Amino acid sequence: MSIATVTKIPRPPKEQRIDTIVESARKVFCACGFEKGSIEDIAKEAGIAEGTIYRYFDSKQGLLNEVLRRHYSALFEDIQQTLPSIEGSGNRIRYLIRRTLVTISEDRSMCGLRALYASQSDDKLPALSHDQNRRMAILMANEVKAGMRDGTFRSDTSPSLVCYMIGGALELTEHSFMRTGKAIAVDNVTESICRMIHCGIDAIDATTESLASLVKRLGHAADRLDPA
Amino acid sequence: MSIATVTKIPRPPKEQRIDTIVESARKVFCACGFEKGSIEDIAKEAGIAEGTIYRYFDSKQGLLNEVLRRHYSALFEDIQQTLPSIEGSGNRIRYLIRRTLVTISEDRSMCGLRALYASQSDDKLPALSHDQNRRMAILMANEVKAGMRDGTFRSDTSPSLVCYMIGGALELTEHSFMRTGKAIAVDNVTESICRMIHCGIDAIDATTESLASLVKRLGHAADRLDPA
DNA sequence: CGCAAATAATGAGTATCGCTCATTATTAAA
DNA sequence: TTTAATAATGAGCGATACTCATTATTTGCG
Repeated sequence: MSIATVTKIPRPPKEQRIDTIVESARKVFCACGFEKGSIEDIAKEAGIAEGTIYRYFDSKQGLLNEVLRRHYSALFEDIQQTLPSIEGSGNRIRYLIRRTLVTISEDRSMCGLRALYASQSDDKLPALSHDQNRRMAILMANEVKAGMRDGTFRSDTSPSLVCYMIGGALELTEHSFMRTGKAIAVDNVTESICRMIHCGIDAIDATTESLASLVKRLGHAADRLDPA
Repeated sequence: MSIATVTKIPRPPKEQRIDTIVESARKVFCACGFEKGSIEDIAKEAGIAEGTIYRYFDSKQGLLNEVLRRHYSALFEDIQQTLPSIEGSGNRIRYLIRRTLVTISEDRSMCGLRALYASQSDDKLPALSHDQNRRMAILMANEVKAGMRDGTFRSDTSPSLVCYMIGGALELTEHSFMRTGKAIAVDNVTESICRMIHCGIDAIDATTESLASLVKRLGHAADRLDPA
């Protein structure tokens, strides 16, 4: 080894390092899943040592958290900008559902990670993807509450119940997309969910069909009582 | 060691062995969770060697599966007996919801395991608790379909969507029960979920409130037209 | 009963993996 | 240039799911 060639390898700035790690983790987790994707794999993918990862992240779980946080940050930024401009809590809820479906359909490989460890009883574990789900649930619950206040929705509605029902529906779609790979009919699914929810919680009853028939009959009755 | 006392320890029958293992696994999983509860713990609890467990179960996951299967078998036997005697798909769905809530509220320690690994993307892993969830979802979907056929529910209803909405609601309740330990108001929750679902999918509109007020108004009108 | 073959149980051993930490390399400050 | 601070490294640790050669018990058969 010649003395002249003492190659000093320059270090990338901290931020870039983190980016590399997170991106490598995303690749590995998406390819192998959270359990099977090892830190060793991630380190190799990033071209660094395992120990370096632990300088920037507490744990494997924390790394997954960051992967998810970044993946959904676009979603939440978008929501934060768009939501206030939408009129009516019903429409805002529709937007939240639709926007979530769009994000789900954008990256199928991410689906397997999202709901992972959905209800881990151990308090030590961070909320993982639930951070994101919870955030979305809070946004939705706020809209339901707003709708209850302004009389759009029935006052005996349980906002959290509504949110979880919507969440369940979104998960079905995600699940089916993950397994089959068949594209999500975003508009159709959105409307299906909204119809289910709205007819249940709208204070002004939306069973237009039966109301319409009643009105028609009353009209006929009025005609007979007071012709022309 | 005296030659006379060569103690031959008799072996329990196969079935009893399995029972012991599964029961020990249940205890350990409930106490520590699936991840933290080790095979070593389970073996110690059962008073056997680790290797013996693997004679009867493929893996830790398989063991959890059996624990869950047994825990929910009572539920499904009960359902199989009771369901046919209930009239109307709406009432049968209500029963399924109520019965599930009862099972959830019966054993809080089990809740942490139920939804574990809810959507693991790796195909190698068995469906775990999803076996049970899926079974319940199929039962519910059948009732929704029956209701659609006999005209109780709207024909454009998506049975799977309804099932997942119900599932989402049940999970909320389970989650909250697991974390707070506050008893589940089974009847209240059942009615809340049913109201949400029914008003959404009932072909014959169930918004009795507005119908009642209409009837009242019609009564008043009739009084004016035809007094006493 | 007595013996052999089949079956069950054992627990030390293996492989894997998340994570640590003493050592080495690079950068910043004086 | 020297020194202190910071970053990176990778061998090693502890834990744990799972295996397998060995040992123990049961069963089938004369």
